[in-house]
Amino acid sequence: MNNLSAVEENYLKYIYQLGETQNGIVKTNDLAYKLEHSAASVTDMLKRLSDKKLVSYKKYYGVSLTKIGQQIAIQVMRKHRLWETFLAKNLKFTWDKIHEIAEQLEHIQSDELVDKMDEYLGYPKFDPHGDPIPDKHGNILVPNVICLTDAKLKKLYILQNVNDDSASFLKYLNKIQLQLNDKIKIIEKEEFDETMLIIVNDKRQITISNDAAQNMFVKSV
Amino acid sequence: MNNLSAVEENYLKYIYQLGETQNGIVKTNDLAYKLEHSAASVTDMLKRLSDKKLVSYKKYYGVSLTKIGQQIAIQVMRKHRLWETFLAKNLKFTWDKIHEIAEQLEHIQSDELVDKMDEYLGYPKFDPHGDPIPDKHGNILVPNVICLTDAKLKKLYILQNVNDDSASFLKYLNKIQLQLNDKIKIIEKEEFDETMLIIVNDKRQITISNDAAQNMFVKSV
DNA sequence: TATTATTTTTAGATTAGCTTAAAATTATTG
DNA sequence: CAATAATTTTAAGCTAATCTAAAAATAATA
Ligand SMILES: [Mn+2]
Ligand SMILES: [Mn+2]
Ligand SMILES: [Mn+2]
Ligand SMILES: [Mn+2]
Repeated sequence: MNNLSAVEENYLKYIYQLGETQNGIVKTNDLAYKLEHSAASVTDMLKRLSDKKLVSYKKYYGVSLTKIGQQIAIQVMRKHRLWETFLAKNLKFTWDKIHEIAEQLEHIQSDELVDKMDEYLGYPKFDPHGDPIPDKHGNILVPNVICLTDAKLKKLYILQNVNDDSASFLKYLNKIQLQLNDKIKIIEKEEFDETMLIIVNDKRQITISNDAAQNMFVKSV
Repeated sequence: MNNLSAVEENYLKYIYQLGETQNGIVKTNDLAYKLEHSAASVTDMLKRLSDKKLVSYKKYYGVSLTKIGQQIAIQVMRKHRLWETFLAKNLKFTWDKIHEIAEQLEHIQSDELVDKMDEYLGYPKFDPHGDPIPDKHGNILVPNVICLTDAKLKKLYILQNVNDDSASFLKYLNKIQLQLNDKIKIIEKEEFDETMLIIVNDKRQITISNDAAQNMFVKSV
């Protein structure tokens, strides 16, 4: 039981996620952009989260999660990803619809509910977008993936993980019939704009923009 | 999509439920008691709901739902009862735990989610407490029940419906092993305090207080 | 029916979470 | 390294949803 508001939980979650690419330190403006709030609102909330010992905040420098703040962030992600799994697997939602609903469901407060959902779903390790689902104790199985933009030419990869928070990107993947676990080999890369020609499952050839590739993560076979 | 806050949705739901026993008109104090808010807060909110044309509110007289307010109230109850069904049937929660969690889940905004849950659960007609689940169009199968306090002596009844919002009452029913669809026959009623001696499923005899009987609803066989 | 009791509304305040505009700090660059 | 640009914070203000205390309206009763 953490008893935080949905707004506070979202702050912790996004500080966690933005911090992953950095060294854990997140800038005010990056949070403001992610949350679609003004920078002033963010500063305001960071002070309150700091008072609650959920973040360490240093003026003009940045913010990072405390131990307890991090634990809460991970539990929110756990709920988000378990709900996404339920929506996709059990209710047959397409993967472009589930994120938005999970944004609401992740704030339902009941530890018992989370654990029962986990059990009901068979303790899934990854959500429908390939994101790892933290376990009850907050352990996360970090998948060994690289961004498709960093993948080598003529090498075989498997699509492991896609960025889940843009429905339009996921709809685009539906349209070009690209799914998780598809085999991908880059056969050519345009020097000018990084557009790449790839072969999917040793069969189809498709062209992928750099923008698209940036949202795709693969592992070598 | 109604886009009301959880607070507004709760007001509509409780106006609906309190109005059922009246002629649809609900008094400020009754709402305040149900919501555990001050009467002043209720008056304030009623004015705002009135501005939004969700209720008709007459000062010092009472409040009732407009057509649109009623439709929203019914959809909130639909969601509440579908979620309770999921929690009990699929996740194996006991019936005393589900109401509190459903109080949160009923405010998740997604028409598609509600319909998919309904289908997933097999279009249930009643929730785990015997309350009717409104269909997609807001139709409610009103069950023909009477309160156990109004039941006749020596007549056979079936327990159809219990009041769901008191966990302690439901835990008490667990303890005395009384469930929905149990057969009940009142064999004696104490004149002093209305305590009744009943036979359950033609086997066990138990004593039920008037307070308990007021939360139980039965139909004749 | 006049007085008293109860219910309901109004008035004024508070808190969380947001905004814009202005001020302060830090980063960039000629 | 000083001027300028970008980022961040502060200041002031707004709305939704709550509160308490006081005033007003309605209901009960002697
Ligand atoms: Mn998601
Ligand atoms: Mn996901
Ligand atoms: Mn309930
Ligand atoms: Mn119920």
